[in-house]
Amino acid sequence: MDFSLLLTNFSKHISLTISEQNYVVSLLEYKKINAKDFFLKQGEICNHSVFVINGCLRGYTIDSNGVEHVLNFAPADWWIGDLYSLLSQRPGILNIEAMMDSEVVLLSKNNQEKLYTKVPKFERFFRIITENSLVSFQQRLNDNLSLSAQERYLKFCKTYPQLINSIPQKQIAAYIGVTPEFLSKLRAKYVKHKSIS
Amino acid sequence: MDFSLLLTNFSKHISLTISEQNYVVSLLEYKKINAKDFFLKQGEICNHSVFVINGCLRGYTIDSNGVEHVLNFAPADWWIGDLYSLLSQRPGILNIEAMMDSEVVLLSKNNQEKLYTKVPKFERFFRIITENSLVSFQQRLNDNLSLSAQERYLKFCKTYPQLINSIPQKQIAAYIGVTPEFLSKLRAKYVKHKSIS
DNA sequence: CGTCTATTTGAATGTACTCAAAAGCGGTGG
DNA sequence: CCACCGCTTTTGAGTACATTCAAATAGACG
Repeated sequence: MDFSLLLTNFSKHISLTISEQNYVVSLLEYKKINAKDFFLKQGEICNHSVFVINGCLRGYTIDSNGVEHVLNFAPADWWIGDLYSLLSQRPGILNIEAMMDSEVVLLSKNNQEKLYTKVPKFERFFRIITENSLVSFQQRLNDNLSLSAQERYLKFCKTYPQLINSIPQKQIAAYIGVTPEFLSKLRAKYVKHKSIS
Repeated sequence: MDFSLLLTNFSKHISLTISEQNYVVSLLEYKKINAKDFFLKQGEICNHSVFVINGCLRGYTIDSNGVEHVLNFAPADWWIGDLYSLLSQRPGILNIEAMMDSEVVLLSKNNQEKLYTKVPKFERFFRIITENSLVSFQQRLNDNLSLSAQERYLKFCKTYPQLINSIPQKQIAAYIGVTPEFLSKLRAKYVKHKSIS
């Protein structure tokens, strides 16, 4: 139950007094999620923002053909949640699953709103991280519109070097938007040119 | 120079006193942009958030093959800007162009920060619209990962019925992520099955 | 060790792209 | 007002990128 990573995360964008820190901590829940367990399944209403202390979660959808598409990975020090469902309080389409044993901090929607009222600085904090998240989604969409599968894979490797060797390749495929078979072929081709360490 | 549409836009998420309204109006600039004129070109640093009063702008990138990709359309009552560049104050990759004669309101980065300081409610306002924007980008990315071109086109028609007959088809193609030729063929096929009014 | 899942490989297929040419459409100037 | 010009849209043929399906191999975990 160590909230220091989260407090440090807050401090990147806002500064909190000790009593504000204590207050926000009082609104949090700590949770362990075992590998392959779900934090949220499609069709459920998302009631919490999740901050990852360690481990890694993934948010993904399943399309009408049963194919999975990864919307985001959340390694340590990242936030995740089904924002659509959290905001609208309607059933979402996102599945959120632990990819390995993970520890997370939960902030319920109610407590988040209390926080906004009592410590308005948090409006600023969540504005900023939402803005940053929006920028990355815009860039990722642009990549999907303008880059080939090969290029998207290479960009993924650059952007998430820590994930490449710690998550199954099929998840990377589901993130960059190709079939696992095709990603395998891409890598095979690439190895022929530049050998991979 | 009628800011009422914008004030109404604010009032969807926060309520402002008359003096707060006057204050925010004092920070705004009014501008006309003629069809095909640019508000921003790639490589420039974005210094303003833009609110569209009437007309329609589009934000697009140009990839290494010279192909355009539309990131967003901004009809009346929408915000647009190069958020990456605005936040980082670095040269952006977005071109923002008026698709028809348009009237817009500009809020400079500096004034936006003044606004946050003097009227903290605006932290809330921009948090909320950024959250909503993030939700749509997530959905759109998911659509690009999970739907066929045909399905993306039909979804576009449902989502932006007002745009279909008022913007060139090639812009829709650049938004859903296909070539104009292919979109034309999709429509031709579709017409054979269900006649379009 | 055995089972289950992930990855690789190959052949056939399909979706979407490229290039080229023709037709349509809208605006502008003579 | 009409003719022309430029741009958009359509159409077709050939091609390329990525998928599907199937089978073999490799790896991970109990």
